[in-house]
Amino acid sequence: MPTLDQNIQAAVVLACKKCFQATIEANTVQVQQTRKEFEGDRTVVVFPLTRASQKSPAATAEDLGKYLVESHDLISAYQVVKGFLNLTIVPTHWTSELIKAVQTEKYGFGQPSSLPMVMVEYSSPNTNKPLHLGHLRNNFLGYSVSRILEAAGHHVIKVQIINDRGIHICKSMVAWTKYGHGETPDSTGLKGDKLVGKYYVRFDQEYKKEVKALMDRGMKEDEAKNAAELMQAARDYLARWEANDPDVVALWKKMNGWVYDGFAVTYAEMGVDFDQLYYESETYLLGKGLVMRGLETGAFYKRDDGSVWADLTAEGLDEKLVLRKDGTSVYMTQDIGTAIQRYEDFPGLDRQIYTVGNEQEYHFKVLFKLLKLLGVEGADRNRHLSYGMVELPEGKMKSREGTVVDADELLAEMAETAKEMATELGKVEDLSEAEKAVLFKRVGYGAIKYFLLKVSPQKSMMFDPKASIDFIGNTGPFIQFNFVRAKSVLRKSEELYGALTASTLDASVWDQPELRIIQLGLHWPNVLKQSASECDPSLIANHCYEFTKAYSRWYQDHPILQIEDESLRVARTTICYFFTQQIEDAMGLLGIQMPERM
RNA sequence: GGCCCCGUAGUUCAAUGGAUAGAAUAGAAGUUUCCUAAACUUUAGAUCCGAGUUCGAUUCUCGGCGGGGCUACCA
Repeated sequence: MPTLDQNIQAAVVLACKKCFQATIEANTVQVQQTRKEFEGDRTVVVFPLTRASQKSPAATAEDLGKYLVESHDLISAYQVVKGFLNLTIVPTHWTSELIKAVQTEKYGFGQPSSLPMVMVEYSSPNTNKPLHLGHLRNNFLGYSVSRILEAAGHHVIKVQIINDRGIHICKSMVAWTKYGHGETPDSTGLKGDKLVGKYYVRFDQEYKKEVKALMDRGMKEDEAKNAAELMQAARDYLARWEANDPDVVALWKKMNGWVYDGFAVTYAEMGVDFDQLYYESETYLLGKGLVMRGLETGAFYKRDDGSVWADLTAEGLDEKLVLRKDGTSVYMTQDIGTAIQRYEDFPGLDRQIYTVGNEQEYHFKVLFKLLKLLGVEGADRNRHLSYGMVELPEGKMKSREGTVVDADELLAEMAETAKEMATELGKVEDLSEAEKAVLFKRVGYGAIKYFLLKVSPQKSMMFDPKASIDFIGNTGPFIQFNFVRAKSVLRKSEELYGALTASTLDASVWDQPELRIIQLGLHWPNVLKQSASECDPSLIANHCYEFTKAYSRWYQDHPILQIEDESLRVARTTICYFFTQQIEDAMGLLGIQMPERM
């Protein structure tokens, strides 16, 4: 079914024919929301049409406006301001659209699985330390994009690759063996990932001491770093792991197990989940065979020293190593293997979306080219969902300087702040402890999620732990608060007047703010579509805020329940319903849950 | 050096090539017999610089300046 804007476009095309005997393309007709300082609902930008009309912008707009009002029932009036033709749409149009919207479950969502299957990878942690603020942005972004794509109609598979092998976890293993005295999460009361992370840090500290001692004895830094016993031990563990040494593998399994238990808790708090897990330990050997096959087909070439390369200079990139001279894999080799594995695991998979920081943009550009060289169909439909770093006032987070913001701690602080705020305002005295706990998390987590998602992914962002997170202004809690008030109105409305049944509404009751709110809400399907095609949750966050802001302003001076005129009361209550329904759906796509009261 | 991203109110963020560049916060001044004041109203404040394309540029192109990233037979 054509949208209002498409109808207007078509009407303008026809009008150009009638008025100017000119044929124009529908997409040269720009239709946009009329700015609030002017009269009208939709605006046609006339400048591009003057070529067809051979008249001044004002005269062109005049002719078109006159014709449109006469020939279209939907358009009740027009106004020409400079080169802009502002059209007023009959209120009954908005009313009937509103009724349709509130009667639709998940208004604006696409038909489930009506669009191609996509895979979204996010999180991708190393198993040697706990999750931090950077992971929060990654997880919230990846999870939200998954939900958005699903809402748009894609079949979505959420995956993470767990970097469970390598020198990093071996470092933790060495330090735990040497200094751990058999500590476990149970014996220490520490979360598993925290315990393993503690020994990763310990490794680094002891290692530095060793290096310094060696350097004091006259060794050069590079040499010392290599010669240090701890590093040798870590390398030895890695070699033994690769050789499948039972003791090392057992320790590796035990410590990774602790980490997974810890991550599970954090993921549950964050409200994210996955459909399929990939472990690097199971995929790191994939890719070699593919590289060899690529060598046969001529996609890659071998150098004299035996290393294998891909020449991407024709694509404007460099030459890229895909297999070392000793025949071992590099990261890229694994990524090729994993990518192709996933196509095999999920027949019908149309594309993969990788939620990874922007420092790896080059890596993914290369990866997609390599897949293409290997003949993967649709390789260039894959996408690197790149996002900017989260920076602190003192600069980048550095684990060595202890400036890493821990994910668990930050979440806990958010809930705590929500608690303090609510207690201070005296909002929740009559709630049970269990209800309060749920509420504080919804509000606190809503604040941090909204904060991280309202910024376009590609931009790096500043996070000041002390000042950044507000609960007022353009924030998650502001939206939640207005949702809660609207819900409260709806509850009382039902008590007083029974269930809302608005199958017909009187279009004459709306005032300007009300028409504005309705139009904003009816814009939602477009927002969702655009957000999905751009993989950008911030568009949804901004829509939620704008919608809420308009609602909040309106709510301030528009009584609802005590209105005696039934048609007006029902009309206003319908707005409340429309608002809550859409906000709950939209915020849900950001991974934010709404409280019933706060 | 080469390549990529980003420069918008004091600060944190918006703006498919369109009208007088929007919000929030911090600042100043107000609003509670009324459905939750975590709200609302008023006020002040910005496109890094210079060319070009265009009827029109925060947006596109080029050249500067400033910030970040990538440019490993590391993971």
